[in-house]
Amino acid sequence: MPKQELVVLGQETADGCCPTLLTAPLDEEAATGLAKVFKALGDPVRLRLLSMIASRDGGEICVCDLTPAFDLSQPTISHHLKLLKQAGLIDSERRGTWVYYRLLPESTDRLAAVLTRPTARATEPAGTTS
Amino acid sequence: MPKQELVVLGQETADGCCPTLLTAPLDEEAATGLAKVFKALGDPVRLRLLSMIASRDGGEICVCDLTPAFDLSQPTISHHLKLLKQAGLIDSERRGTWVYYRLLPESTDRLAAVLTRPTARATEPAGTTS
DNA sequence: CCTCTATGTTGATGTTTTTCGATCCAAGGC
DNA sequence: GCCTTGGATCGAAAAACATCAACATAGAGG
Repeated sequence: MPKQELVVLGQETADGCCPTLLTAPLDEEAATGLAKVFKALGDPVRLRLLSMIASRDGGEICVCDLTPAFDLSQPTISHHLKLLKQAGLIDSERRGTWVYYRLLPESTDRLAAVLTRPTARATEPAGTTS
Repeated sequence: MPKQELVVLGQETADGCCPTLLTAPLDEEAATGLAKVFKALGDPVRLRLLSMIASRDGGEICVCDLTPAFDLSQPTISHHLKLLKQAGLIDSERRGTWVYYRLLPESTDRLAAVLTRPTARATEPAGTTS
């Protein structure tokens, strides 16, 4: 009974090459998966956490550097980090006493791609069963 | 007494030219604004609504085409559309009996930009005010 | 003016989310 | 072994959200 369910962003890249959200109606399953990631970003605290993690040059930041930056309790920060992790946006590693979080850039790349409107689209050869 | 508060995505482009989220820690205010938009996207129904709206060739879609695509009541769809609109992602226009919604592409563009990690960053000569 | 259809709004209700204090686990130092 | 410190987990309480039925509003057509 796995309590944490890692959301892999583009796990159905077999067929449709370009999960775009803006070019074709999303089916329910894809929408549910995407919504989980966006929901993880839909909180100011988590957004700031992600921002602090991502903007670190080494790509890593210690929780001990994150927690004091907020007016929130340590359990709350830990909870938000867990949600970001479950969304597949970050990962964590324990090194000795401390735990370090780092961005998973593929996740944000994928999100950016999903939100990007294709600038130009060549004429598609027919035959692809919609 | 404006009940609806339109969230303008990048209204503080005066200073920082590139609101990136991934390159510098977000301040609380920017995080709150961004979070509202992401939260609007953090629901499967709204994501599908946005997708249906955005993928329409004419850029517009009638509510009457949206509502029957879901197993939800009409007020619920209306509510979700309102949230998307308040987030600045879409806009609506009444033409006769029907109401048409359309994507505001600048909003998704901005979101994509915010999630995009700068691939390479040349040394910027000062003086270029966006 | 009245009626019908298409949407938005209101109020209520059950679910989810945010947050905390208390507690627990892991690693290091004594 | 014990104690301290960094983090995660566990309830529980308050706030926010999703959803619906009922009602309100806006045009169209008589």
